Amino acid sequence: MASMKREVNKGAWTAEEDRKLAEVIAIQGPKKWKTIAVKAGLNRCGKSCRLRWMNYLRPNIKRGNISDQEEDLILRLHKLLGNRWSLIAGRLPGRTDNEIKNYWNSHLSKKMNKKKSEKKQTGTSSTREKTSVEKSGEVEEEETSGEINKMVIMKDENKSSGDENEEQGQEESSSNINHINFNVDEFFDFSNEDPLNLEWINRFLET
DNA sequence: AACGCGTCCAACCGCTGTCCA
DNA sequence: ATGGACAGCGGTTGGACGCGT
Repeated sequence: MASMKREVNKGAWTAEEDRKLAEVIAIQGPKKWKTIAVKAGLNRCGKSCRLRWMNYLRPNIKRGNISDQEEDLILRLHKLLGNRWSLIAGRLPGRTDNEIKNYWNSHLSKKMNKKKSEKKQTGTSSTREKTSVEKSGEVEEEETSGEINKMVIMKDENKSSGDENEEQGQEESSSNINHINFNVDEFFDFSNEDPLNLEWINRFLET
């Protein structure tokens, strides 16, 4: 006998589904994904709708052609943050966490492995000037990245306390991390800079 | 032309954190 | 205090596609 529960649609999205989803989100905004799925008449779960919107339909999304500058930035941020794709994506306007994750897995991780094996073959590192990519990728600095991960988690916690409390949260986070030379607020404050300008990240990598 | 293989990327899955009744 | 619903994240998968033989 047929189940009373309708089978949920999975797999690739059609243009018609995209249109319906965008229509509903235009009316009620990107929240309450379960409701959106129902209102749009899509036989999909809210989770799937959210993903489609975040990774494909959202306005101002850049697709493909990751520039050298962006690649360099991804490498540096990955060194700082590890696999925190959403945080890395937050520093790359128009890029999604999924895209960056895919790019890392298909391009950059291989690059890294290649470099590591090259390094093993050539033995100890030379004193020559390194490219930015080499600087960012060649060494795993466990202790440092561990500290930074902690800091990022702290920042996440503050963020969740709501925008209206942001100033208070910033004060709190700053006082929490006085013991290390890493200003989380500076790190996440994009207001006065071009995110693709690498100056800001140099400050953190060089401290 | 046909086949096999590797690559890429969209989408799913499972888990964790947060919110709210 | 607690449990269910929901949001968000990172890991993984599978299908489409391109390329070499």
